[in-house]
Amino acid sequence: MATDQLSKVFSALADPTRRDILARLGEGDATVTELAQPFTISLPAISRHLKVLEGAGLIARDRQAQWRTSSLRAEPLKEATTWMEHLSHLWDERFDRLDAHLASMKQAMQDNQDTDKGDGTND
Amino acid sequence: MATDQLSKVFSALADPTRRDILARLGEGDATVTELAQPFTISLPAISRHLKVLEGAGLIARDRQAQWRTSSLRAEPLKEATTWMEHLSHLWDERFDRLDAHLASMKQAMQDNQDTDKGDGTND
DNA sequence: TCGATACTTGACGCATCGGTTAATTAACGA
DNA sequence: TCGTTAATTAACCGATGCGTCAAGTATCGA
Repeated sequence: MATDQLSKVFSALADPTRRDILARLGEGDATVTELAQPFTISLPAISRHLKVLEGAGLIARDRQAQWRTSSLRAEPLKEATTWMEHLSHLWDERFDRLDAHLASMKQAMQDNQDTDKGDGTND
Repeated sequence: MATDQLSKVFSALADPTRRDILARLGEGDATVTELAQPFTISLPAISRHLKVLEGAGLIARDRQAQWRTSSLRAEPLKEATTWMEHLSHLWDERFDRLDAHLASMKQAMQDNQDTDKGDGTND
């Protein structure tokens, strides 16, 4: 895995189990066993998923007695969203430019036709 | 890699080379060699990255003579953004609920104090 | 038809991922 | 202090990811 933050975030989101965990955390903090409950995979597997999410900054964790509760952190999510929206925006701009281009082409063709009409002599 | 579309998209975005390629495509369609130009890695490596991006639906490709041009496709990007915004929204809601909870707690404490004051006899 | 150009595919190596079970650590509570 | 509960770490395994170079495919143009 690439080591930069954005790569870590997208990489963390690439796994459906981890996305489910985040969705669950959206409804409130939870312990590891609580998070593991809906899944058929083992507790160590969940523990590792949480470690990945923590590494990406998507969750924060703290210890309360023998329980480790996880909570959602939204900042990296928003950074990633920003990156994607920037790209979408570039894409939209391309269409605007295309529209402008087509419009000017249409105009040029019209001007050309007008010239033909006005002149009459086409070498 | 998980096979669902969202996983493919996030997985594709998890690689910085692929993100750079997408950013480049945001400025206009390009051939494989054009896309490869800024990078030090081999052409086959770029070719495989493009295959991943295509698999995620993030680019479309077509053949013109011996050139294969890639162009950005924004839909999957927007789907992914939607997923992330939904999660961010859940997170924001939690804070609203927390605020409401704290407010009602504060109110309850005030009411309790008022009762104490009004009654005066505590057992 | 044949060489050049553009790109993909095959075959391989190595690192990482996602899962397992077993062992370990951490904190509570009788 | 010792058992119980909660969670992590260790050791392992098969699959996948990302890169390499070499070989193959597709299209153009002389």
